[in-house]
Amino acid sequence: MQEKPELDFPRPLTTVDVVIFAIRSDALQVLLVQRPKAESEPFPGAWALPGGFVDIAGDRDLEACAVRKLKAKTGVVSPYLEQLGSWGSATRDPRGWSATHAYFALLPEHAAGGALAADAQWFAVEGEKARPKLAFDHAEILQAAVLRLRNKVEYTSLPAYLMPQEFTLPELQRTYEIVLDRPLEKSAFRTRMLAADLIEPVAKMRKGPNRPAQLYRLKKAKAPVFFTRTFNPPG
Amino acid sequence: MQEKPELDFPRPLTTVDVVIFAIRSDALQVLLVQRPKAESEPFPGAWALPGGFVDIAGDRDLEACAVRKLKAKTGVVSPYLEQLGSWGSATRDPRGWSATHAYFALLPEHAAGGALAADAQWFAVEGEKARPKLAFDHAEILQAAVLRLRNKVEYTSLPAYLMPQEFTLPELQRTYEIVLDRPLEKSAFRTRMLAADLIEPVAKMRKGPNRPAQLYRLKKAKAPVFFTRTFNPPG
DNA sequence: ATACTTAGTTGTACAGTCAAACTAACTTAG
DNA sequence: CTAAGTTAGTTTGACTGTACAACTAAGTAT
Repeated sequence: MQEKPELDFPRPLTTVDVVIFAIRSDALQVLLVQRPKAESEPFPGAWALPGGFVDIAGDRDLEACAVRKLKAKTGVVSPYLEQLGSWGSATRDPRGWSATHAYFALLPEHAAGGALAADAQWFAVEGEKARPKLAFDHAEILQAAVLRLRNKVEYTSLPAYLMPQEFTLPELQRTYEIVLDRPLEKSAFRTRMLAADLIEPVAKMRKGPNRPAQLYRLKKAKAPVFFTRTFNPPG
Repeated sequence: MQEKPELDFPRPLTTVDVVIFAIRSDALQVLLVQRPKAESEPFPGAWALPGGFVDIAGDRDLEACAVRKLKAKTGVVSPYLEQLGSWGSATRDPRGWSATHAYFALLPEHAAGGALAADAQWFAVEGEKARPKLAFDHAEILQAAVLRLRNKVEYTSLPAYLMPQEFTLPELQRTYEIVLDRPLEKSAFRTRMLAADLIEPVAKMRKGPNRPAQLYRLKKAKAPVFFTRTFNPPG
């Protein structure tokens, strides 16, 4: 009865947005783009998540659309792209009923330093200062992405996707600590990370100012690993 | 440059589908609806997940739309409704580029026994026999929902939403076992479930054929609880 | 009464973490 | 050349929570 699939029913605006994270300057940062300043646009000049309308002629599916948006702003294809969820309502876009499919991506630092689009810029997530108000409901989406990232980091190997190809264990631990925003216990972290069978040592060592450290890399084709316990801080 | 928000761009078809789970006859079951048999419809007569087009005049947001679909088929409002994800591509619906926002709901057994819509029917998920082929990409969506449910059950209190208001600990354990499809260790289950501060005893006891058992209920306004370890089977 | 069933508890072995102290390898200052 | 500083990584012992099995408890059926 209520199931009248009328093809001519008005359809919601459909967009895809991507929350792109990277570790830069020892902080978790997110990529934002500035909206065009034309007054005909909603939220002119405001900062927003990278994204835009689905191109039903060019995009095979939602993920392809997300990859396209990501590539357009960063020039790279993320090693990690996950669907975050969707937000749709009558009021989130002044132009009418709209729904966005949100993704979140993790970039290693070196990839995040590449050629950005002109209207794109990195902002610290823990934006006490400076992180601007966001257009649409993008603040809510960003908050959901940070929550999801933090939650998953508690029991998965996600931060490994924020690392360069080769890294040391202390560097990996520092990445975990930045994402979680709290210190972790050294020896427990080591034991569990090695037991997780997620990374493997490479022949080389990293020479630094101090004692050299073993280099590791992600085992190839490894899905995120689940730990059986959460990480706890020392003290 | 690539950001031309043309309002007149063709828009994808937009639907909401709901995967509704319940425990019935000691098995995890899912509610399916039969599509109309008119040849003008896609997948005529096939079984599909309950759902349909977003009504941009009547639905405030996606979740309200999901609640509406759920209520239409079961007559109730689920105590647990969570967004599962979205699926969108050029090919999933023969009528054109379409995207669906999928939700999943958990119903307690007594609510699942109520007045179903005429075209709706329960099917066992572990459908060795009988569970029909599904229309669209609904088999994929259902599989994702089962995976998500099983994963979350490993470390959250989700199955509590499949229970009636009052239940005993062994009954709750049986629900976990049905969802996970494996036996759990009794005393570890008890210890952790009680330590989770999720349920509270009520004054009454359940009289059965054997020793009476303490009745519990969900603490009100409790979000799903995360455990610090996964459940392990005995043996 | 005795056996059977299911609810719930107790006790021991064990695995993994916490936390601090330790060793190791390098650099820099004197 | 030596001593102090820094960071990498290991060892150690106390402790905690779980796994597992054996136990007690309270009812029913024969």
